[in-house]
Amino acid sequence: MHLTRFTDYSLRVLIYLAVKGEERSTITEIAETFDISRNHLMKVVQELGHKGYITAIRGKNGGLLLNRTPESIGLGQLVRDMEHELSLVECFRDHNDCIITPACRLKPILNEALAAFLAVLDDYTLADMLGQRQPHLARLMQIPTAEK
Amino acid sequence: MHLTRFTDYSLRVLIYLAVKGEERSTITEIAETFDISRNHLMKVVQELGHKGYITAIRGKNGGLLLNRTPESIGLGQLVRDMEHELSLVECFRDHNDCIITPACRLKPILNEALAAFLAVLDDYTLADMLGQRQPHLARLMQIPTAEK
DNA sequence: TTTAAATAGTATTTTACATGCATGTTTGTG
DNA sequence: CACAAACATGCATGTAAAATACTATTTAAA
Repeated sequence: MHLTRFTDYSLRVLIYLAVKGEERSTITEIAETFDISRNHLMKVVQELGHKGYITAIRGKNGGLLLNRTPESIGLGQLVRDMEHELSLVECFRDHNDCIITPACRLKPILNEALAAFLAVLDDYTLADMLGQRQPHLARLMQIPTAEK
Repeated sequence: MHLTRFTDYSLRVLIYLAVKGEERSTITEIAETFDISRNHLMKVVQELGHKGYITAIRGKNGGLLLNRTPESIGLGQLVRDMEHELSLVECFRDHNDCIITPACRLKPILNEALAAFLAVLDDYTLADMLGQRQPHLARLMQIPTAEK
């Protein structure tokens, strides 16, 4: 059971932007910080933009900004938005060949478990991901601290 | 987020054996019933045997039997046993390059969510998967009903 | 001793995911 | 206006995990 890197990278982007604060960040900068594929990151950013989490400003001196406060970004919603396939087993999907589905209690049980999983994440926001640790995170990501 | 077919098939095998009851079932029979790869099913059965869920009897007239009562087979344990990789994101794995791990709260939060997921499954057993539906399941799997 | 079954190991194929590349579009700056 | 810096988009390719296939071996009943 895995989340995709897509979701993982989404979280990293949001953390980065939150720590960076007012200042714009670029995709290149984030890709280099985490040493991950710039191309892949572009698509992550694109979708984060479409879903309203961030604002992407084109053109020279463009970049990315958080579009919502860290407190308002729930992790449950984020996972639901970014993890495209939340179908745990075959009988969750459109194409299902399992012959016992009509009588099988597996799907409702797994649905309940999935709901519990997401409910925990609903208790946390991006702000909780930072907490007191913002300075430590800033150091790790080599973001010059805001106070200048 | 998916469970592997390996885990899915494990559940199907256990359901089949539970409905079949005292009588032995063969891998071929189960593979044909669900129209899935016999070869893949072999490995599932092998591991279910190693983990003590079922007994495999070799030789002519051999076959498979449940080794424990349906009531004693918890779904949480089954998923923990059969789903080899329960590492949700990179920072759960041995090889982790994410530079913010030391300050990042993601891992503990996801761990809590995973625990909630498994806790729900711990509330159910193989017996709950059958319930009153045993006759319906038997029909769907084309198992002649026990009373003869 | 033949046959039907599980067991085991290896190889191949599939597929979702990730990555790369080329090109387009937008926008600030000189 | 031209350029450069940034995101946007579509298509092609790579890759690793999972699934499947193949082949041989072991076991035990008839």
